[in-house]
Amino acid sequence: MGNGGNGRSVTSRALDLLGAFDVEHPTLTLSELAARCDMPMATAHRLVGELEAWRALERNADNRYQVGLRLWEIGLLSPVPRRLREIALPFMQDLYERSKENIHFAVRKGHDALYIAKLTGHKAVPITSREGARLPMHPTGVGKALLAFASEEFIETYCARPLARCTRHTIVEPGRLRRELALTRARGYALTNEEMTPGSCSVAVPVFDADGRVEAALGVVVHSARANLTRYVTDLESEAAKIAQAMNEHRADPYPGFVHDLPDEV
Amino acid sequence: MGNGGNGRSVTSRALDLLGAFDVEHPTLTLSELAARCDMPMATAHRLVGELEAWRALERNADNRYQVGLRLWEIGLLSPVPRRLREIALPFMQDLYERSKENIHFAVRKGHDALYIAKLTGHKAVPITSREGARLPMHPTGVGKALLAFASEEFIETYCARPLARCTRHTIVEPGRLRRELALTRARGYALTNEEMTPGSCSVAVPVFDADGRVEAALGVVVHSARANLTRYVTDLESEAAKIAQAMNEHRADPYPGFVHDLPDEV
DNA sequence: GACGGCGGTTCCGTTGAGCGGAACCAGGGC
DNA sequence: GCCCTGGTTCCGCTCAACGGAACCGCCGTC
Repeated sequence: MGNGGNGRSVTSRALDLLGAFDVEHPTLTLSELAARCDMPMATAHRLVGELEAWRALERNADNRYQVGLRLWEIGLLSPVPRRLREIALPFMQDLYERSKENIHFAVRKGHDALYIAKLTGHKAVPITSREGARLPMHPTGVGKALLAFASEEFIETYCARPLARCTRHTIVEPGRLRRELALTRARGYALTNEEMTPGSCSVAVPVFDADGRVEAALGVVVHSARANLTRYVTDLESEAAKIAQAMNEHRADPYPGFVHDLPDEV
Repeated sequence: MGNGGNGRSVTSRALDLLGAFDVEHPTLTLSELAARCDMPMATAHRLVGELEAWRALERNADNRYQVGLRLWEIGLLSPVPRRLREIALPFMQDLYERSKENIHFAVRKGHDALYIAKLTGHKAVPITSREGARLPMHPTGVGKALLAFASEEFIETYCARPLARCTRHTIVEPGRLRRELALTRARGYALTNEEMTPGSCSVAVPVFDADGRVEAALGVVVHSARANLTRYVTDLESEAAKIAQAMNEHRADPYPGFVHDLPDEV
């Protein structure tokens, strides 16, 4: 189609335009979009126009595009996170009430921890995590919990890949990480100390499914100064157990969707 | 293109497929999708295939399609709800802590109240509201607050349209609604009594912008039995004021996106 | 165990929607 | 005035999208 048409379909191009947005680039100009998706301006212009007309994208005052409200609404219909949140949030509230700190709930997706729910308040340390965000597993509490209880071979693959350094405390040596994970597994909960963000540290516990595999992780992030992390452990563990139980009950019922685990790449 | 091609573009068709999902239909089969979007099976099949490949949709165990995790992640990048949540949630937490009841934060979009954030816990009444959902304005607390302080002509248009009946307590008579709104405006907060769901009632207050126009509403929903609603009013008002202030401060700073108000149709 | 209906999948000839280079326009810095 | 950058419009060429039709596999029925 057209001359030099390179095989990509219209649909995939339109979707690529949506995919061009991410945490670092929540707004983009037309030319940035064209560049990021590697398509001519004229093409990007036409497609973006359609996306905007449908309100998948919206154009703000300074001519930058951003993800539209309509896409937000539709995204929230996704059954997997919706179900997980429905189940986990009330228990997270209980944890929040007692700790007044940041509470996280995450699952593993590919090599990242995907944050499904987060509670925070005025007294909690401000941190970078965000619902819908992906963070590397080795420097985060929930990430370590997910990683430590994952399969042997997954851990191996993970450690074999280059480990991003986030702060000077981040564990980037594969050997040290393996030992840290073994320790985590042995004691039953994960700890981090300024490995993701300077000034904050965390505890997290795994949430197991009926077959004893990690499904999710539940964690608390606090300011390094008030860091008696271990006092949260029993509370986390008991809430994690309740969440696990609630998840099993829900899995049993024949609610549409949410039956299976999705393939986890990307 | 093709024979009988009816003028819709590929992109708009693909988007329509996404738009086919809603609260009542979180999962759909291929033929349901084709029917809802009014396109031949063959076409729907091809497009849905592409959406699935890109993981905008996912297909679950019983061959039904549902909104994919990737779309959830992208939707969460939408600056408008993201900013609003960032600002409102900590104050909502404070309210939750003191009340242990359902806390809602909503804006007006078209003729609906769009729920931007919701906090709930084990002690709160289970209710239908959901983040990302739209509910009619006249039977909900936040909806009434948004409506009562809207412009004269908006109220008029709203009352002129047919008013959906949700329970036997829903106000469906235009005249009665107008009086109720006047009363709400006079006293400064909105009340509902089993107008949306039998067994629960609510209070809500408006959140004003710098120019004194309603931007949002903040409300509490409680079980009818423990219904001394007025005791929440001062607390709601003070938190609403803090949210309003925080929103003004944020509007001032030159953060990308979130500068303007979007057109509110649909 | 043949039959029929239904949801999903594949095939393939037709054709107009999508393509994108080129020309054009608007703003802003010099 | 001039240039440069980012956005918009034009338009003739072409092949990707289209969708009717045929096909497949499953299930319930006779």
